[in-house]
Amino acid sequence: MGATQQIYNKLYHCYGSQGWWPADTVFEMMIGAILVQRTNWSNVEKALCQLTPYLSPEQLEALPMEELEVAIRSSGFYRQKAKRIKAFLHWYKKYDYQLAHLRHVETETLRAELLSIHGIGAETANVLLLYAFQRPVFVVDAYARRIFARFGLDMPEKEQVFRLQVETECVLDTEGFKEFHALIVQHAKEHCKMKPICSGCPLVDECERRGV
DNA sequence: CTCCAGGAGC
DNA sequence: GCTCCTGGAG
Repeated sequence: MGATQQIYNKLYHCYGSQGWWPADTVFEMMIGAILVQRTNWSNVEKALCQLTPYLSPEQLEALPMEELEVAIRSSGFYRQKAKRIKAFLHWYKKYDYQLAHLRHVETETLRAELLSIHGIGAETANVLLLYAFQRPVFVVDAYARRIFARFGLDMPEKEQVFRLQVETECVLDTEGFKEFHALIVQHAKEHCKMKPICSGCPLVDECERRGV
């Protein structure tokens, strides 16, 4: 078994099923994916709460930029994020804001389209592919890099190389990759912080920083 | 009060 | 490698 599959198994065994992403609708999930860029989830929750009356593509499209900025202020970088949300909506409108209209699009094609949207980078594209468009992709984020590096894996700097490595090695379907990302977030928050809390960590045996 | 965690674009 | 920002921790 590959090392990345081992990490998944151990995290799953320790923390159990996570049931991500936390959102009532797919559209709310999409907006959350942009808001959470370089931000903690509690700040995103406050922003989503302010956006509650506008959580449909049509209403967000109609919402003036200034009002959108005020509403999402708590998520940080609110000026860029307001533009990014509008840019995403502009793209999504080509598909009549219909998830079903994207179902037949190849994953790689869809990824390229998402990456062409101003403000959607590799990580946000993967999060959207996984949780909104139900594609089996591994989300490369700061947490995954940290956890995998401490596990002793040599980490490709390039996102695509890292992602393909995990996707090839792990036998997971879409639901499995959703769990994997959620488990990585959970583990990073509970144990594998910048300053790690190694007591009770499910990965201590393999970790390079064991006992720190 | 200062500091820190957290993606993307230029 | 710098800029964009907040809320919570220290």
